[in-house]
Amino acid sequence: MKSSQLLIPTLRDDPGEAETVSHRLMLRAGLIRKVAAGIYTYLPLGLRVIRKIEQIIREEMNRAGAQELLMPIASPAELWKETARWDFYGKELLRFKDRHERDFCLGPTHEEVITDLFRREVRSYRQLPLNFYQIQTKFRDEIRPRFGLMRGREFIMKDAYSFDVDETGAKVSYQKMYDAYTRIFTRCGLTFRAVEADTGLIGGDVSHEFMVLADRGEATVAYSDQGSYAANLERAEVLPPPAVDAASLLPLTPISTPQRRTVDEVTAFLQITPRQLVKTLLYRAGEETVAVLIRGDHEVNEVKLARLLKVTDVVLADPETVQHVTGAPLGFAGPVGLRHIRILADHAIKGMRNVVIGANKSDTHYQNANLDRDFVVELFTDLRNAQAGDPSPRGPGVLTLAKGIEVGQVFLLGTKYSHKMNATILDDQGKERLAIMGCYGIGVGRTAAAAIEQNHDEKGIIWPFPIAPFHVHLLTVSQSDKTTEAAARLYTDLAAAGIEVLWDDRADRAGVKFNDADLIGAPFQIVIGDKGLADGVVEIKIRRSGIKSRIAPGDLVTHLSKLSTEADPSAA
RNA sequence: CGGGGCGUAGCGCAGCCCGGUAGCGCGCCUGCUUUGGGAGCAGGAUGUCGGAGGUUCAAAUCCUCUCGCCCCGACCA
Repeated sequence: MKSSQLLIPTLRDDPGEAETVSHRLMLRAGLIRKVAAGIYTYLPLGLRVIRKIEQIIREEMNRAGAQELLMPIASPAELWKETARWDFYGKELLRFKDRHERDFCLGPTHEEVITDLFRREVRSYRQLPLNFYQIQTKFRDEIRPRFGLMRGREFIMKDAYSFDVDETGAKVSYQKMYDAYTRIFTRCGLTFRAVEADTGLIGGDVSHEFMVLADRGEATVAYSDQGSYAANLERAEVLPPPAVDAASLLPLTPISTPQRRTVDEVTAFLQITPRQLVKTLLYRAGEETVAVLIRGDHEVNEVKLARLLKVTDVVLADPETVQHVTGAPLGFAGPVGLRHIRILADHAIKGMRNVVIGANKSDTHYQNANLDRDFVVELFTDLRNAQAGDPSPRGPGVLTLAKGIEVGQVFLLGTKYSHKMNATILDDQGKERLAIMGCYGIGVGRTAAAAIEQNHDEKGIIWPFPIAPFHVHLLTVSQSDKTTEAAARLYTDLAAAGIEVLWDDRADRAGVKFNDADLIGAPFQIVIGDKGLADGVVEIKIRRSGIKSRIAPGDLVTHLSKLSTEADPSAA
């Protein structure tokens, strides 16, 4: 393509609306433009990247035996009421009524629609396994869209759904998708890690997230520095500490802590470390209020707590509830003498002796509180977030924490949806069985954003070859007929060799073209002008390394074909 | 939802405190010169100052309401 035929509105200045690298560069390089918060138009260059990623996804999904279809964006409330997600999904589900006042929503995901199709059309185990996928626009009315395509409200997603006759088959389907995802993100040129994940709103039993490691990521990953263990922080397990503090028990002593409510305030006031203090947090879980004991330097993992209590989410109790339950204002809750509610504790509490703890009395804490003697705990379990330095729960090593961008997630759903929607098939005994499902998503735009987060410099984007909008950026830096003719010949020859060329044929000065080319980030730049042609050469620059070399125009096609093959071996 | 910030030309911004002809840089258009790392000169076009209401002789500027956008947070006692 020629620049003169393509809308590529590059920006010299950083737009005020963007701070994140990928968001800024996508706007500056003319890939996207905002229409509303979290809603974007993909400009020609941006769309080419999206299509490249989609194509890689298609090839790998097809290779894994999945079949492509396309479901509607709008779906009727009835399907969502069957699974109760009409109520459950909350405000993220964008709802509307049609002209007959019937309820509809824009699909944030498609388990209901695909399960409905499956139960209508598939009867026999002989038809299984099946895996359907689509690449389609999704809508989720995010609480806070941000960072451009990283967290949009409208976004392109590849979603896939597998159906198997039994658990064994479902695990095979799951593993195929896991392997396909590994290939997809590798081909996209990303440095990523598959981590164990919580299953959240989608539900199910087993899940992995594919995380692109990047400081700008919204998720935290915990991984072993020596072993293979890696998990989302929400999920990362913490082993019970081995050692029990052997100190002898000292007498329980109330101590005045006026206006000292937080861990920081209390520990500073009493000249102790947070490790010697136990926080007592009151949570609302459905109708129940529970107390959770956690060491002062630890954080409660609310996902683990919610899972333990078998509720969808837990929320800290409001000050009125705290006052009512503990008889004291916020900041002084403790387990000693706490009645009528369950007291749960993190493993770490079990081995602690002579701790500082709230006294359920205004401006008062206890020193030297001890388990069993002064208070009882109903259950000890893993209730905290993993921290850097914790031992890996499986395999060798200790945990390291890193930020990551979740670009894909795979779930083994089991019968969660097939049960609610009665999606059954006949097995080889003629017996009806619920289909065992899996679901698998990839954020296409987010993958593009993540690629930029990992591949850029101060001048602009450095696209991994397989997802670059163009392979080669051809820059004419003279306006002479000689240069134009030579460029036209190269342009035709490269295109004939299957190399995608963007020819900057604008009449702008060389500097403008060089800067735009670096910003747009095609892997290779060819500079052609009167000076070089006089010596019988053109210049080739590798965007990533910045290395420039001179080459005869006649050798260029062969040379670039070789470079291209090296840059994308997996495409062969 | 809470907190903070911002809406002035296509983009980046100044002007607002202290009311009095709406500005700067880049970009855009025309012409000439230039042309290998964001050209020079000359001329030119472009604004419901986010919107509504109010105060005032007079509002981008002051007041009230409202819409949009960005960032942080969303309860860790």
